[in-house]
Amino acid sequence: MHAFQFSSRLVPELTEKLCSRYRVLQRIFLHQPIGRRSLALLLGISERILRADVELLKEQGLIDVGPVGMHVTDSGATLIKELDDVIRYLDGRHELEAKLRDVLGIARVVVVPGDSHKDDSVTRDIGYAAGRVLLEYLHEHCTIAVTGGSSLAMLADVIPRPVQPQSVVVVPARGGLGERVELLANTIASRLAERLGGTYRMFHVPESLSKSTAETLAMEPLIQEVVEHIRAADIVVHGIGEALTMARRRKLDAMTISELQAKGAVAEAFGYYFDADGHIIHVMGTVGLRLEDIAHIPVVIGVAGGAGKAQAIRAAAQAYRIDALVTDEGAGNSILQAYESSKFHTEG
Amino acid sequence: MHAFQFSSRLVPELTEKLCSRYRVLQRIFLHQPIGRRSLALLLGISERILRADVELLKEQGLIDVGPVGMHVTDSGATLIKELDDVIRYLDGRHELEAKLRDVLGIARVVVVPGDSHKDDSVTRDIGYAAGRVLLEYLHEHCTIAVTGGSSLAMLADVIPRPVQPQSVVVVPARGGLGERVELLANTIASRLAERLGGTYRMFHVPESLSKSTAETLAMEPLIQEVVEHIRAADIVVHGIGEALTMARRRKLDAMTISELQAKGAVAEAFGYYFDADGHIIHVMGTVGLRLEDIAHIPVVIGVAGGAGKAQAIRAAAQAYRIDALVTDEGAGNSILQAYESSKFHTEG
DNA sequence: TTCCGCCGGGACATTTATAGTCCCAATGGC
DNA sequence: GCCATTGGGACTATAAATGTCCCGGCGGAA
Repeated sequence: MHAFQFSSRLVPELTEKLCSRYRVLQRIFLHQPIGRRSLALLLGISERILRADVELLKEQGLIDVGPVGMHVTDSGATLIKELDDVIRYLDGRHELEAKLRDVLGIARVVVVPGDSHKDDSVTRDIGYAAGRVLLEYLHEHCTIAVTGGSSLAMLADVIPRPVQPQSVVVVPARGGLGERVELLANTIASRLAERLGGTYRMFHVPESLSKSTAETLAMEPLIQEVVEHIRAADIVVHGIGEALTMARRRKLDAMTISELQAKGAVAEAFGYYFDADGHIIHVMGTVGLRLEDIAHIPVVIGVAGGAGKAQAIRAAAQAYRIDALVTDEGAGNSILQAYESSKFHTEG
Repeated sequence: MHAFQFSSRLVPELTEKLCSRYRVLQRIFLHQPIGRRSLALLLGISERILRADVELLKEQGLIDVGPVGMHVTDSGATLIKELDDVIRYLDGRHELEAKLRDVLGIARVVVVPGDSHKDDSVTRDIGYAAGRVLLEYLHEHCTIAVTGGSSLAMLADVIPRPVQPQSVVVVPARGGLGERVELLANTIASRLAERLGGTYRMFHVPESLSKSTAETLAMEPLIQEVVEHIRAADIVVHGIGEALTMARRRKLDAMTISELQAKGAVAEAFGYYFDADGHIIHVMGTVGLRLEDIAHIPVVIGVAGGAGKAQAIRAAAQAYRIDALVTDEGAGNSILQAYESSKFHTEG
């Protein structure tokens, strides 16, 4: 790997060009089939400059171009996989990941390039990367619990289809949390199960429940059976959200929102709201996975990107155990920045 | 390493630049201190284009430029070593080496870029590479036998000086063989010993001897002692020459030369002349290392470059065991070409 | 000491590569 | 059958790379 360090002293522009071409290829892969102009827009580069790259990629047999757009060839896909680690080193993401592991106390951190806060198409990369991470942890007859949210929805859309169907069960981690249908845990569970070739369990529970109703419901045998299945999940994949954004999206009443604000809520995950130190501020009233169940689930994967989610990710990392975090440069850099300045204030 | 294979598909033009810049740095290293214009002439590229490279190398702190010329810095030397293998892959020499190992039945083949037949300065690279190979096999109190010839002379001139003197003994493999003094085995042995910080034994024997005189001489205790030392050498480094060129250079009489021609002599090594199949055609009448001694010497290193020596190298490889061969692309490609066409004729 | 050759570096015209901007025929989804 | 989007071609403006000189200086040989 460090041979690249030396090479880039002889050809300094190598690193840049290699990374940018890789990025082009990677984006084609994630959005195929896609046209030249749309892609240029996506990458934020001029059409002409992209064209030069595209012509080269075509020449090298890494992509095919047709009337419907471009798509990567098998050898292109191989190249993407093989160079993944190299690019990670070259653009400094490897270093960023190491620092994040340290700061957040998360054993595994995967950072994808870009900032989904500024560039929507980055969420696709996050979803794909998270999908690959999930696939690594998969095993026979395992249960995967998923939450809702746009990150998880994207994951279910773009996760690479395994060569042969997996004997997995996908369950929603909690009941419906008042979002758009395509972002609901139930929807995502079914889509993910379809992509993996496994089965899924639905979990139809009304959104906002009073405490007593929730308890009554939880006693129902059918519900109870699913809930127990959920709590015994082998892997849980969840999104991490900004507290207030999520509160508004779920149309919480004004009083609750102002209470959250007052108590300094910054993060949301599994329907729990946390302050900056990871303390629970509020819990949504729906049944399913509880925070204390996390401790017994072998693999907890968190997915969240965008500079705006930096604080939320830090809070979540303090609130409960996360085994693997998939995020983007925007969030990663922002987290480190916040950490550095907080360290400065603490020390000073 | 194979990550470079993939990278070079994404940035082919930079791979080329990497190789050419490496070559520039390498040549500065081998000829330092050297000026811009001389170097351009040496590399066969225009002065201006070299200048761009030189400016970059200077910027990167890989070379220093002074009024006497350019020389590589320590970090430049490190880079040369670290990237040696990478460049070997990228410019296809690694593949060439593998094929040559196969075709010649030589366990280790080192190929340097260029063709010393067309470009004299390549002999310097060969010498340096051979020097590095020799250094690898060196051990305490070992005896190195060397032959004469321009390749060996260059080796003795440019072999990297070990950080601390080596307790080696350098001996000439055979007596004087009628060449210019700087190409004589004796001269080379002393120079090599000086570079390595070891000692050397001289071997003063007249050039052309009748059989009886040689036998008488061989009985002399002083001579005999050196000869035994030679025959017990741990490493022998030798040049391989074209038969007729060597014969003429040594001013053999016309009759012998035409006899060599008639019998199809193509190669010369250790004073032996071989035909294309490796059969001995003629032996120079001087004492020292005999071909049958080779079998008992642990390490036999052959050095020869230039397309013109292809046939000679093939013949030598068949005639006796060679453990390591140091050559250049010119010879290497030429050998493979000849092999392919001979295979074609045999099969067809 | 003097002279000659090679040294690096500056300057500038020319060529070549690169990037921006349109346009067009063709194809596929609706 | 229409419309949007596709890839590819063409042309120009601009930037970069390159060829070709020149100059003052330092070092080694005479």
